[in-house]
Formats: sequence, structure tokens, C-alpha cells
Amino acid sequence: MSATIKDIARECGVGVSTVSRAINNHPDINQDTKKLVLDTVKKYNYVPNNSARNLKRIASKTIAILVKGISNPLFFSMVEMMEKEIKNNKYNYFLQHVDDRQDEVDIAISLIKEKRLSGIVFLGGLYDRSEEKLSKITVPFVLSTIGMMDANIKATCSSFSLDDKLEGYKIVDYLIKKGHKKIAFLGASADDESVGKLRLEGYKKAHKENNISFDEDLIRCMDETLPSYSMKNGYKVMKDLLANKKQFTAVFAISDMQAIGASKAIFEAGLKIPEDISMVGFDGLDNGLFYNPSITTLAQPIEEISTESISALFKMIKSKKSVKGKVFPGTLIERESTRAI
Amino acid sequence: MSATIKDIARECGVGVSTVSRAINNHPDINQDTKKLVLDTVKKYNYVPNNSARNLKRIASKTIAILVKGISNPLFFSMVEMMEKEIKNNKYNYFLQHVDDRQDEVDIAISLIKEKRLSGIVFLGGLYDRSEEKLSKITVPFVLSTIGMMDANIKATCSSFSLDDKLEGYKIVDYLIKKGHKKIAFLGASADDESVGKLRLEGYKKAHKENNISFDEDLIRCMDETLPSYSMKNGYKVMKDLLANKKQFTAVFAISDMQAIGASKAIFEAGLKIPEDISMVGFDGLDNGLFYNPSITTLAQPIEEISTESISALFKMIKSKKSVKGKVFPGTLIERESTRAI
DNA sequence: TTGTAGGCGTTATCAA
DNA sequence: TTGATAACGCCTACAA
Repeated sequence: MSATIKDIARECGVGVSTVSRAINNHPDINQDTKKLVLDTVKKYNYVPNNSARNLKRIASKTIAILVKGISNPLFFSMVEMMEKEIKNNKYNYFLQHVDDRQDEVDIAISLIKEKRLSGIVFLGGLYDRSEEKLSKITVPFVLSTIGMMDANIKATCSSFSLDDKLEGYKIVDYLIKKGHKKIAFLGASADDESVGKLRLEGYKKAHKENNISFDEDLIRCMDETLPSYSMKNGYKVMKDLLANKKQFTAVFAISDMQAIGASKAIFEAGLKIPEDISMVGFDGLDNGLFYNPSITTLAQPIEEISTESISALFKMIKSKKSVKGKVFPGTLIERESTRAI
Repeated sequence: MSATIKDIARECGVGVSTVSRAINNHPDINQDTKKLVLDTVKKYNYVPNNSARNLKRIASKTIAILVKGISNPLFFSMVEMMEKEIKNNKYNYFLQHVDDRQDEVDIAISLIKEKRLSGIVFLGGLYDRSEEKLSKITVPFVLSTIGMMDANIKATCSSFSLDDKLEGYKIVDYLIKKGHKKIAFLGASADDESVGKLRLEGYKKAHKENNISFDEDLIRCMDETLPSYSMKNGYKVMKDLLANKKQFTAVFAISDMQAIGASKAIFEAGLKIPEDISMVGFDGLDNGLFYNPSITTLAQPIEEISTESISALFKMIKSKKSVKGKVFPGTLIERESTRAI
């Protein structure tokens, strides 16, 4: 049906290897023959079959981005940034959603065999993986925006993220310094061992250092039936909290999207932000910036994280050596949703 | 390095074709042999190499979703829904972003050759394609959420979308019936020939039928340097409009995200929604629902559109016959951002 | 600088 | 119900 390398070779009156050399920019080829070949390629609209290439090549020049918790827009901006760099390197990539219940390492291992991946980016999720399991991944990979309990693993892997505990601490400390003593926490799932847990630790640490006790009833997990980190989730959880008649003057949601949903619930209860309740989120998304009121947040330097993650990956692919990860500082962005009391 | 079908065959003491039959669920195989093979497959953690499969198979059982204007969250929900159906059919899929400047039909044609696609979903974009060009696509494809000027093409293709002109008309007519006479329009790019243009036609028609003249100065295109349909874009354009001191009492933004950005600009100007200005969006996203105030919108039935698009695609793949498209009705959802004057 | 041929891991055809 | 074997389209020694 559509043209193959043989057709092009025949048409040009050369061998297939010459065509191959032309399209793959090999040095040992006559410039004139190369031009002829390339012209015919264009003329016939020939596109090499990637499957055949991948079959032949050891590595397929494709990298996979595994995203856990797809609903957070944070990841999309990151993917977009990574995409650029991947294209610059003339690699392909594909996105793979990973369910909350699926194990991304298992998926990665399958994918490597299936597609001869050159590398993998893990985006989000990946809590509490044993080093042993991670070591089964036979291609270079980087961990991006992933909170890990085990500092050991984090040190050995190429992990690019914030110190979630520290940043959680920073923003809660900010609220406390503003005079808030009753701060609700809108977290991840109950059994979360990743960023949700770490940010919660930051929350607790801030309370402890400021000599404030916190109320366990004010610490809320997300609703497992709803997409994680989503507005819906924040809304639902805040509705429940409000129904409980618990007193609080501030809320720390572990994502901007949850903060937005929670804010809506607060408005519907007839309360005002920040007059009655101060709201802070996490991530630094545009969604929070354009909200009314705009949401104070702990912004992740997603551009740096994306860029450094992906270039570390390429470094690993090309040098075969492992590259050290990095911890980035977050930035507290004070907006309209918080006030001193 | 990792196990191949030969390794499994050797291990089981059978031929490769038997292994192939086992893993592909072919009928003509002894159940015991099949079990043995499948067990060994599991034991060795064998995963068939997809490239080899695709090379051999006429079609690769993968379908591509080409998304134009990635920044609209509308598409992500749709992709998620389609994903389910694709997995049900045991097909693979991948997402491909298409730049605003790229031609999605060209990309599609390359992809078909490169990956032996079984089918394609076009999501967004694809304005004003000639039938001739579209006919170069040799595999089944559906057009989803795509506004097309040329009704002819729309009729021959499997297109699943709203009647954008009609829905644009509906929501503007709603505003007019509420007493608004000065309605700003926040559209797509200046040269848009797709949904942006169609919704604008609806806007004009509503004015005409209600015997109201409209002010060309109130019709605004998006900022080409910013992502289309985005909050940023709505914000920027509304800032400009406000700086112009033009009078208007309502705004129709062609996406909820633009409506949100525009709303923010309005708040920053010290105005209130809906007291000073009424705001309507388009799409029916959660983002508008959770906004403060929630945004009145013309909701697309994205679940139906997604489901019907993808099942039409599978019908075409399996029956080789073309399937007729469908026009869906939108739903006007009145929320907090509009009022009568 | 070029062409020939073998093989990458599958699936499908054919004969057993 | 099985197994050998020929493709699928490409890349890459190796030979010329």
C-alpha cells in the first residue's frame, strides 16, 4: 500500500542501505545521491515505519512519561515543557496515564519490553517504592515532582522535586504567623505515602514549632471516589467539614485545585474568603491566580523541574551514567485569599 | 536481554506459533497447552514486543487521538472517556498534541504510515479542510467537537459535535432576553474558521433576530501569543477591552476558561459579576462551576460526544463502512454570573 | 561510496 | 492441534 524503503531505492536506482543512510544522516554517502534520495522521499511522501525501526534498533528513541493522578493540571504544563526538550533531542514520547490503583513500576517494566523505551519520566505518585523494585527498571528514568518518604531512595534515584515537608511547613507557618490557630488540612487519600503525607508532616511540624496543638478532626483526607487533587474533591471534603460545625479560620489544601473546590463550598455556606476563612493551596497554578479571590499558594518551579528532569534523563541516556537529583525550593505567593487575624 | 517468544516456546517445548496462538487467544489450540504456555509467560514475565507485532500485522490495533489547542481542559475529559472505551476494545491509543500552526491532516497521514494506525480521532481544530485532503486519510477517522464551515464535508465525514452557530445563538439570545444590548464577544484567533467563527455567527444572528445592532469594537479575537481558549487569553483580551472604556453589560466568551480569565480582569477593574457585568462561557466545564461566581455556560454533552465518537470509530474499523456523524444539542446552564437588567 | 544479505520478534500460511 | 517457515520494513555488517 504505502511506499517502503525498497520502493524508494528502486525508484532512485540505488540500494536500500543507501536510502537508509540518506534518511538517517549517515556520513558515508555521496551528497548528490543523498539529495536524490531525499527528493524522492519527499516526492513519494515516504515515512519510515517506526515499528520496523524499533524492532531493529536496540533502543527506540522513545521515552514514556507516566503520569499518576492525571486530574491535576500541574502535570500537563510539565508535560508540555518536557515535550519541547524531547523534540529538540529528536526523540518521540508518549503519555501514559496511571490509575491510582495501578502500580506504575509494573507498567514501566512492561512498557520497556513492549516498546524498547530509551527512558522514562515518572510524574507524580510513586510513593514508597522499594529500591529493589525500582532496580528492575532497566532503562534510565527520572522521578519528577514525586514526594518520597524514603530519603535513601530519593538520594540514589534521579529525583527532581520540592521538599514537600519543608514547603508544607512554610505555608502553614505563614498562616500561623498571620494569627491562625485553627487550620484545616485537605489532604490526599488516607493511605497516601507521598506528597500528601509529607505536606501533612509539614503542617504538623509548623504547629509544633509554634506551640500550637492541632485538632485531628480538622485533618481531612480526600474522597477516594473522586479524582485526586481535583476541585470536586476539595468541594466535597469541605462540604463535609462545614457540615460538622468545626471551627477553623484557615484552610491548607494540598493542591490549588482542591483549594478552589473548597473555596466554592465555603462561599455556598455564606462565608467569605479571606474575611471569614483564609485559604491556601499548593502548586502555583494559573487556576488559582485567576480565581476570585486569587488563591495564596506555595508555587512549584515547574519550569525548572521539568527542564532539569528531562535533561537529566537525556544525560543518563547518552552517558549511561546516573545523574544526581535535585531538591528545588518552592515560592510562597501571597494573593488575595489570606489575611491576618 | 528480555524473553522473546522463542524463549517461551523452547521453555515449553512447543513451537513459536503455539505460543502465539496462546497469547492471542486463537481458538485452535489445546487448552492444556494453552495453560502451560500462559503460565510460562507469566513466570518469565514475558511481554510481546509491540513493534514486531505492528510490523507483522496489517493494522496495529492502535488509534491516535490528535488534539488541537491542548490548553482547553474540555479535551482532557473527553480523552479520559474515550480511553475507557478504547481499552474495552483492547486497543491501544496515544495522544498527539497538534500545534496551532501545524496541519493535523498532514500529521495524521504521517502517523498512519509510521504506526499503521487503525483509526484516528480528531479533537478540536481542523477548520476548513478540503474534502480532497481529508480523502487522503486512508484509515477510519472521526471528527469530534469540531466546528466546520463546510456543511458538505461535515455530512460526508463522521463528525460529532454541536451546531456551534445555533448554540452560540442560544446563549447570546438568552443574554438579550435578559435585557442586555451591549454584549462583548471574546473569540478565537482572527483568522479562525472553526468554532470561534461559528459561535460568532450565532452571536450576530441573535442580534439580528432581536433587532439589535452590535458594535464591532466589542468583538474581540484572542491574543495569538497566548494559548488559545485559555484563562490567560481571556484575561488579557478583557484587560484591553476594559482599557478602551467601551460600554457593555455582558460578555460572551467562547470557552469557560476564557470566561474565567475575563472575569478576573473585570474584578480587578473594580467591577462586579453579575451586578455590573454578566458573563457567559461555553463548554460546561467544572472550572466554571466552581468559580466564584459560578459561570453561566452553554454545556456540551461531552460524555455523549466522546462515547458516540469513539464507538462510531470502532464501528467503522470493524465494518469498514462509514458511519454517519451526529449533531448534539447543547444545554444552557444558568448559574450565578448572569442577571437580568 | 555503494549494494547484498541477514536478522530484529511477531503473526500467518501451509503442510503435517 | 501443531510446527516450520516466510514475510513485515528497516538497519547494519560485510563485501565489493
